Amino acid sequence: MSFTTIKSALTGKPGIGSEITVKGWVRTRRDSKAGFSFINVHDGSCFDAIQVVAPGELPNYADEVQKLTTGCAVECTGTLVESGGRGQKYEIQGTEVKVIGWVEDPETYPIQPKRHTFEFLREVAHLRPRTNTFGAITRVRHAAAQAIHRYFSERGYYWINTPIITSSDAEGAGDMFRVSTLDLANLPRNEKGDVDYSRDFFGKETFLTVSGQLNVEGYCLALSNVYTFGPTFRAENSNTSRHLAEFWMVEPEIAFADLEHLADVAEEFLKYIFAAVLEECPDDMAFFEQRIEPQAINRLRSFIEKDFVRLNYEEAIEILKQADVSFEYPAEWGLDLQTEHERYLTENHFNAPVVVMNYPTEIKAFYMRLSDDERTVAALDVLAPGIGEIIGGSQREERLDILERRMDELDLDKEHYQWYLDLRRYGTVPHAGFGLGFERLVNYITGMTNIRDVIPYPRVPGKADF
RNA sequence: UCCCCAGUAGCUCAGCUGGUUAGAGCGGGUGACUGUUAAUCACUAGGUCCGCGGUUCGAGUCCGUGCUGGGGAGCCA
Repeated sequence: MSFTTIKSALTGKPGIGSEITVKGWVRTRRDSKAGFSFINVHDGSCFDAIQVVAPGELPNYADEVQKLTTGCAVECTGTLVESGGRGQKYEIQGTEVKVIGWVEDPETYPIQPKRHTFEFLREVAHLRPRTNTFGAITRVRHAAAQAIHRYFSERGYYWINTPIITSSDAEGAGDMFRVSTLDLANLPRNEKGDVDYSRDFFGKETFLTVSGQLNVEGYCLALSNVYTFGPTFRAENSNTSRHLAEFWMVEPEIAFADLEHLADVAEEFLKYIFAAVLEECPDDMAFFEQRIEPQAINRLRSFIEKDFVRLNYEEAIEILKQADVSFEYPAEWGLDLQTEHERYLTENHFNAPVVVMNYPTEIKAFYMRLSDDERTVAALDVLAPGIGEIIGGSQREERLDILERRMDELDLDKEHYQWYLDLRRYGTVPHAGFGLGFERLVNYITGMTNIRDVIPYPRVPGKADF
């Protein structure tokens, strides 16, 4: 029953001359009437497929081996030998090729040994992991996720599993998906004619979370260094290559930290992840460099080597005003930076990752810490060449009176946030945190251009297939 | 949500200013040949030209509309 992964076989670990069995899926078959066939088998354990040489003497050679097509599942037993061909060090001299699962109709099997468009592969999202590209994305995504957990764990952060169903209403992070068990065709109403959510499953209105931040702050003000890493939902009608309705977000929250410290963590954190992926996925990254984005490896290396540029929003606006290019939208103090502005800063002006800090109070969320002159809040965005905003974060407002005042100004229902305000009533401390869109990170690492291709089953407006 | 582009074979595409029977490569089938690397060569099957309506003697081609996909913008991670 035991068998060898292709990764292990291709490193030669079992030893030349040893008898091994591999199991996987056929990528290509090339054969010779004169005597044998070459079967390339992959199992996802590594980028490369292994070549199995199937001799014509096999009892099922004519009946089965020669009928193998791309996608068939096979179990191949044989001797691990040095390869006689170019392109690989080892191969299997087969003694048995067992077909585990046929491809029902080879003509319409969608995954062919050729280049497909990513648009087409999205329509067969359940089969696309069998391609080189999506296998590589999957391994890199895994390596990046593991590196994130490792980074935090090594530094004493605890992973907090904040709730996915939440009752707190929108805090500015975006539109929410409603969670309800009410019968949509027969909604209960109160005297005023409004929907009576007291009869709903939770006895109140509930939604899918847009961020674990508020919840994780509670754990931050107890365990000091914490983070969330989980699915997040936005019901916004965003139709771009950078947005998903369901995506994964990493949100560290650090007690006794200010904005400068947060920027330090963001920089060290990103560099750590990139270094880990380069180290652990060299074959996959070589593939991205060769077929997807020629700079895939170089830009990660230079990202790791360079210091991030840090500047205040105010300085950023000055740079943009003096820029020798015409922007579609004006760069003016008090207005948010547009995509074109972010690109100019990070790709043209600095050609490096840029941390923009201290944004105008009016354009940022209520929980961000107000500066002494009250014109700005302690917020930061990390902008990266090629993707724009990858991290958004802030030092949180830890002073109860100011936080309440800000909520009043923004007309937020303080009743909903009593528990959040408690955190400022009982042992409040300065603290700060950021959010990182995990898919945006994977997009950047791999050089993929559409975020729908770096999450297994993308959810976007009008689409929730599979 | 707004602006732009596209939809032709299982897949990737060509098809000019409207004109007879819509083509190629890959993939499939058959055969040849070969330690081959997305092998090669020959033959072969395979099409509601996205749907609907219109203009025209004639529409894959032009117009309208719907649907689907993509790119960009806004919102943001």
